[in-house]
Formats: sequence, C-alpha cells, structure tokens
Amino acid sequence: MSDLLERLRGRGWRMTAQRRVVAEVLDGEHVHLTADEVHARAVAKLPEISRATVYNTLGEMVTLGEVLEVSTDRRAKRYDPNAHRPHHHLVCARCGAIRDVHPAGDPLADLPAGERFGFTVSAVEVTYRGICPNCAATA
Amino acid sequence: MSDLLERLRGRGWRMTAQRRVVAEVLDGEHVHLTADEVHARAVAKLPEISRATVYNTLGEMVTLGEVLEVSTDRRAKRYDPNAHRPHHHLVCARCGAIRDVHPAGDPLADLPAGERFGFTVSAVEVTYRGICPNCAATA
DNA sequence: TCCTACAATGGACTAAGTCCAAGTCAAGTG
DNA sequence: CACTTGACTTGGACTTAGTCCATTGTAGGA
Repeated sequence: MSDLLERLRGRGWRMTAQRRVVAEVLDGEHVHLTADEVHARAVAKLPEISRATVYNTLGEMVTLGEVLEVSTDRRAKRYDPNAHRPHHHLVCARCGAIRDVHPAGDPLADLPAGERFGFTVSAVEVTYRGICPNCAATA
Repeated sequence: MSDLLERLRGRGWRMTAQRRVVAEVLDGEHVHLTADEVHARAVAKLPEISRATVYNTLGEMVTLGEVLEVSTDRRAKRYDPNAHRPHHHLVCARCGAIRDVHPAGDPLADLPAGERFGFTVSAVEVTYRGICPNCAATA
C-alpha cells in the first residue's frame, strides 16, 4: 500500500476518496506530473473529482512537506513525490520532462560567505537543462 | 551610450524606437525586471509602445543571447541583461528579489555520465534561496 | 523618393492557477 | 446507530502571464 497515504493519515489528515486517489496517483508515478496530469489520472479512478480539489490537495501535500513542487519553466508546476531524498533535476528543454539526479558535491558549500550579501541562505536548487533521448530522436 | 544597443546593431538588427527603449530600459537596470516592469518603464519613454512588442523584443534579445531569461518561481519571468558573464542567482523567498552571485566550482562537472540518462546536457542553473537582509529585519 | 520586407499594434485568445459561496460528507459524540 | 459539525469538495468565474494574428506602419536600401 501507499507509503505516502500512511504518512498523511498519520498526520491527522481527513481521509476522503479524492485525497486517496491523488495520493495514489503521485505514489504510483516515477516521473513528475503536472497538476493537470494528476487530475487526468485521478479522473480515471474517480470521474467526478474536480480540478480545484486536485490543486488543493497537491498544495496541502506540499505544505506538509510530503511532496515537492518543481517549477523549472513558465509551463505548469510539476509535483515530485520523492520529497525525502535530496536530489536535483534534469529537465528536457523541448518537452519539459523531468528526471531526478544525484550529483556529487554540495553546491551550498560552493557559495562563499562573501557572495551571500547578508542573505540567510537555506536551500539550493540545481537544474540541469538539455534534450532528452526521446526528443533528440524525433528532432 | 548603450553597449547592449551597440551589440544588437552590430548583429544587423533593424533599429526602431521601440527596440531602442526596451534595450535602454534593460541596460539601465541592475535588478532583474519582469516583462511587465520593462513595459511600464518603456511606456514612460515611449507612451504608445505595446505589450506585444515588449514581449517580442525581449524574446529576440534572449534568442540572440544578449539577455537571459530567469524564472525562479511561478511568478513572471525576469530578464537579466548580464548575459555575458556566467553567474547564478540568489533569490529572496519572501520578496522575490534576485541578486547575481558567482560561486566557485562547476556544477556541470558534478553530474556524472551515469546520471545523465541519455540527455544531452547543455546548461545548468543554480538558484540559492533564502531571506534577504531587508526581509529578515522586518520579520 | 519609392519599395518592400521586417516590425509594431492591439485585441482576442490560451494556459495555469486561484477564489469563493454553496453543498457534501468523514469521523467523533452521545 | 443517528446526529452534528467543521473540514472538504465542487464548478464556475476570475486572474495573471503570455501568445497569436491580421492589419498597419516604417527603416533602410536602390
């Protein structure tokens, strides 16, 4: 069963059919879906679920820290259920697909104090951009 | 006079009043403006300039590689005239302000071939997130 | 000066997401 | 089990950021 679902239940989440299907959709995917893709898959399991609910639910999961929001471009945000392992992203410039990657090194350490301008730096995001094998083939 | 303008002219750009003001706006700013902010400043110099033209012109400058497009969140894209010196960005999570930073190390080198999944990786963006001194003070 | 291809215009359109008032229902209480 | 209540869901209107396109204007060469 769903780990994600267990964790959410453990946090006192009220369990509804809608939330269940959203959690299941995310949990079952190893790619990063957009909210609309999540909605499309959720509708397949529960036809009357609304877009607003999908947005609400995703937003709550992000707030709870169970899911990461990734916005690599002007297109739709994508949701990453792999919130418990630090990683970066490899994005296809053509189709927008995202993969998780685990590079060596700690980029936070690469930012010397002299370059911090008084900011309290708490996080770093690294986005590698390129063309995925799929898009390269159909170029 | 404007360096940016000179470079664009040198590339055979047709010079129009609209393009001139857009280039001047970008060139004069050391913060990173959104397209709408660019438009607002452009209108101050040339009241009849249209939004579409500002978008077109910014897009062309990005294509020519004279300006960088930065989208650090779901809000509007920002335009960075400092395209000729590689740098990363330090973003305030509260107010959205952006500063350029120049960290040590080359993150591209940190992505081993085994983590590239067949992608042709051509660029890397690093975004440091934190709270700027200003926002920290008024917290 | 005239031509013409390139550029500008503005209004309609789209995509992604937010907001809200009204209806529904999960789960605790008696 | 039935009741209650506040949390959850709904769908449609709205917003923001940006794109598209047919028409009109104009820079710069002949």
